[in-house]
Amino acid sequence: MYNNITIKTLAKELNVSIATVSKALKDRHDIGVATKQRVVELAHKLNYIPNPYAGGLRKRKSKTIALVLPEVADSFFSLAINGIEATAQEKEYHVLIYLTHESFTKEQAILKDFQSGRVDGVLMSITSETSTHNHIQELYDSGMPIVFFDRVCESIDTAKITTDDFEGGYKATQHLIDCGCKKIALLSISTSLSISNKRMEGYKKALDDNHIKFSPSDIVQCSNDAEKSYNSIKKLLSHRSRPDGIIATVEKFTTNTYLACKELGLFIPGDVKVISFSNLPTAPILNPSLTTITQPAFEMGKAASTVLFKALNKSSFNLKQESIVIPSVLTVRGSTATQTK
Amino acid sequence: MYNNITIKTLAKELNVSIATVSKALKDRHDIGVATKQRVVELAHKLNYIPNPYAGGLRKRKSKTIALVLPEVADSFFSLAINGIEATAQEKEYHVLIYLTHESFTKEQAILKDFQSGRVDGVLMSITSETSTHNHIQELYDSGMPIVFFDRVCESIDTAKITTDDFEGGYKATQHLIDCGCKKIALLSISTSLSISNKRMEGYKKALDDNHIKFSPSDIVQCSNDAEKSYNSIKKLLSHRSRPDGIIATVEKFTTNTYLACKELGLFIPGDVKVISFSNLPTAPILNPSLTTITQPAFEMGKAASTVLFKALNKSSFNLKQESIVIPSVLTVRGSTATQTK
DNA sequence: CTGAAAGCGCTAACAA
DNA sequence: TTGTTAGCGCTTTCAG
Repeated sequence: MYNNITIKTLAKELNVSIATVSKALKDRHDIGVATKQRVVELAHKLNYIPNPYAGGLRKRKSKTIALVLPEVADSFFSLAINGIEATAQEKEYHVLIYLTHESFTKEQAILKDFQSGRVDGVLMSITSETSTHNHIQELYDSGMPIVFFDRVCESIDTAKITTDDFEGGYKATQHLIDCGCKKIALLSISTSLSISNKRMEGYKKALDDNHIKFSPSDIVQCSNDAEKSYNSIKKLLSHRSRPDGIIATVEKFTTNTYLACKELGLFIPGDVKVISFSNLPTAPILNPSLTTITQPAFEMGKAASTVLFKALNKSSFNLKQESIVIPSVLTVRGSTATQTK
Repeated sequence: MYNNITIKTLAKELNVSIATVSKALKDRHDIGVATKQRVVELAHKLNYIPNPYAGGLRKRKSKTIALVLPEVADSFFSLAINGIEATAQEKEYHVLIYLTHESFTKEQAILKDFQSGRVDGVLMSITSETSTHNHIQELYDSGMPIVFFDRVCESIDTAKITTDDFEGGYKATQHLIDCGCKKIALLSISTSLSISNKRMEGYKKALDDNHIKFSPSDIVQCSNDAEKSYNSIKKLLSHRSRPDGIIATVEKFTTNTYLACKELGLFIPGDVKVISFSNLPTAPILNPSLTTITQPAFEMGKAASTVLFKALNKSSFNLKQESIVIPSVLTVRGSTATQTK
């Protein structure tokens, strides 16, 4: 469907040139007040809505940004979208959404398309598979403003909005240790994601600070596939020297961890304590309620988009120095209680 | 950012006309094989990506659709987005996402913009505030294909993808009755949403079929605001003649229901049984695990977008007869168990 | 098989 | 103050 009433219609109707109409609509000072009035009135009466693409073509901008996410069925991303959409609406930008479903090739294809002028900027969280960044660098080099949030790409010198992942990993680990855990496993989603690695570094540091020996086998790489990750977790917990503490670095591992424990007859927090990086609204009503490290998702989305829009409005704005690190917060609940209730 | 290498660049470089380049790129049969080869090769080498808006302007279509949702922090919508995005990617369409945050005026403003030619079609779930539909009708009348899903607008004669809401309401109620509930309250989100009303009708019918008198005070209208809805629920449960069964017609009321019970020292399912319309991945690990009516969210998103794309490809495709009703499924869990475990 | 030319709807110099 | 004109990048008759 395409709008049929254009600037031309108005011009004809009013016996003025299309240039006059265009300027009048933009309320430019070099147009007579009377004419302006007439134009605006007719435009309103005829319900004229300008075609954004025509103007965009001329002005060489689309007033739309791309939002590239691994998935949307994750509380963090859901909340982040809210923050992003809110500021976009405020700034009168439109947002195209793309899901990579953690597929690197999809991410490549999506980014490639952006060289077309479809969007003025991109907001993204990379795939857990993404380990090479040429496709992103290429886009960035072509002049596209890019802002990363949460799952950032370290090697690209642009704005990154993250949480204090190292500290988060540290805090989570220290908390488990404080609760008496001796053997803590970390469920990781990727070896290439900086977010994963930083959390792991925090974990290692906490272990070290507490004179607990780090064992590589305590890091378990879980798959994006729900069933596979369930099996990995179950295997981990079936082992004779199973961990007594688990850190899920990704929200989606939570349900599987709980289910695996149930299946194996392991009690949380009695047999194994669990802490999860998550924004689950149901955290307080889980069985047992879940201790979480939560990220200010909405604010992060808001911050990321705000930075991007700033860059879009000022020419030659330096994205490189706009990175922000926002603290995450530890909320202690039942899954790490020191006594079974 | 805007692409600098255009069809013109290629034409100049190869000493052919832009028309030739355009046709060659589209692999049209009236272009010499040799020329085609040359064009394609150079295009590839120079990494030429056509500007979608330029072509769109000419062809009068944007190859993009709008997705208008009340919110995204709801498992149903999250999953639906996946289904939609998947088919869009497959059909090479792009999707603009808009959130109304349950605001009617926002919905109006968003739809109005669509008259501009920005999108070729729209997929939407209406606001809980939406009770008048002129803004939608107007857009539809202007020729815009619209497909509703989940929260549909009954009065507009176009495709609607829904679940069997009446049956869902009936099933939920019957289940509670079967579990021994005598007084069942229904948490509703809106009086204008057909989805809400249908579920309520199913509820009433089940009550009636079981010779239980319906009492208007058992329908509690909850607010979109979390705190307000919490208070409504608490108030409901504090009453001397409180219900012994609760049906949450919207996922987001679940946490508040659980928390209110906890606060009041009421046990689920002992004191009050709870069933929720929801797609919560954490349903099985809640305390107690939650009995749900779940909708095939991904499939619904997929179905809705498939219908829309069909309409977009065939001219004069009759959307009116493409409505689909997909069954929801009842999954019984702990929150409606007949004996406290 | 190839190219010239018109045009999608709008903006922006530059004239008048 | 208003209009003319030349595009933005691409598609598409219609001639050659």
